[in-house]
Amino acid sequence: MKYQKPKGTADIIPPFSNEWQFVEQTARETFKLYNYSEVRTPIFENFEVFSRSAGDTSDIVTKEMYDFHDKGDRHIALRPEGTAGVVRSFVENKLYGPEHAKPVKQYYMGPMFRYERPQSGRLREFHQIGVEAFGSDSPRIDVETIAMAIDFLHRLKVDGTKLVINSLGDLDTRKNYRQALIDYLEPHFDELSEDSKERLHKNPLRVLDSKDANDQKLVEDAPSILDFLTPTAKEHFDVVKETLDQLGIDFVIDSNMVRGLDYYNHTIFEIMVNNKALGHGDVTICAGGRYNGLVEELGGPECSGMGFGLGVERLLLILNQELKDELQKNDLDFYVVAIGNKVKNAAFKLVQDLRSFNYRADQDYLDRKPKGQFKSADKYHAKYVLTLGESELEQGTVNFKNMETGVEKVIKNDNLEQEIKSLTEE
RNA sequence: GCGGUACUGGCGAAGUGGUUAACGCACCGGAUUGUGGCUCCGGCACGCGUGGGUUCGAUUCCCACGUACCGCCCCA
Repeated sequence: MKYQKPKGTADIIPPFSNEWQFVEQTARETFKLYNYSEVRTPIFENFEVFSRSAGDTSDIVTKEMYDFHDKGDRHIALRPEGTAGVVRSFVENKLYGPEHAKPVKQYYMGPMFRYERPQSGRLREFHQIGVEAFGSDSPRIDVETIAMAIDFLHRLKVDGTKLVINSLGDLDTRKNYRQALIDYLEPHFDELSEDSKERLHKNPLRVLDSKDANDQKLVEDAPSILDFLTPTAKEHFDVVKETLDQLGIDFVIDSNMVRGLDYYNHTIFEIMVNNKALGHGDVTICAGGRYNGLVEELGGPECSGMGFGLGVERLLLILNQELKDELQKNDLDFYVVAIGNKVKNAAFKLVQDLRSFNYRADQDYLDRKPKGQFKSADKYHAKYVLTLGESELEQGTVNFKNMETGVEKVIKNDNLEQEIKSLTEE
């Protein structure tokens, strides 16, 4: 094979592209109801936009960023996630200005890139749908965002979802908790996994997140961040919980749930789903939270944000199979069979007429015989076939055939649209 | 970045160090000169991921590379 797609990329071809369109369309429709508007930012940004937002520790920046130097020697990175670019755009376009209604609610969808070894459901180019709401500290914005994510998934008929929430509190909360956690873990230092040993002082909250079984046992008895929430942070989180209750949204609190990035605070959440397609147990398909420092980090004023992101590839893996089957259907309304060279022009015109009546119509372009043309009609799953031969041409008629029932009827050209309408509505 | 497995037609898949690379599905054509889904008949890989090497000769052995899948790292 001469040319292959680059490592870790995928072609989204029909009929699967229909599923993508459905997901994207549903996202647009849902978000619109919550007064969100679409923002489209560049697929690549200056490297620093991402390195600053991610905090340049860890492999994220050094190893997994898909970056390069362009011909002007600019250090460029393909966006690894959506938030940083949207925040950069928010700041650069001064959407924090007083003339813009707050909160500023934006959503995005599109390709993201990570330079990593592809494996199950993890590509170098993948797709995310995400939302951001800037400029409100209200806990109700947190709840609205969460509710919108759940609403979106319900509209996609994803069921069995489970909402998990936690609060990381404010700066003081985290400072106090961080110390308490270190104090708790240090006596157990030798028992920790190698990874966690390293994380302990760099980012102790990540230890809570460890996949190591032994770490998890230790962490079970660790102090809970929720006990360290400052009064303000506690009140924020209380309102979030109350409001979720009020909306009848079930949730569980996992005080050990954390985020990889430093800029998160207060409410964080994940929506998990138990689905065989993604392996055993609950798997996160949507995650988000509140971030305060980020707008400032990227050069803007103090301005809080709340958002979530969701991986489309993973979402499609758990999409209801019946729904997918339905979406993959690509049925044609009409296939026009032309018999004999003399009718080709008339047949061509007929196809065009059908389209003008808003039917999905096609015909043969390979000079196939009638039998072959009917086979094509089958292949396209055409619901109806119009046959046009020399005799029909002379009499000013066409032959209408319902491909499912096999019933045929001769209809007159001069009343074509009405005849077809009534026949297809039977 | 590290490790494991794989790579034969549009798809699934058999196979061998040596003249024509099974079989099934799909597709195309014919039987049926203007009608599909059934049946029968026929056609359909100048090549076995790419490039080297060993050999009189390699798709089959060896090496490198590529890609895919699985796992590790990481997961914004």
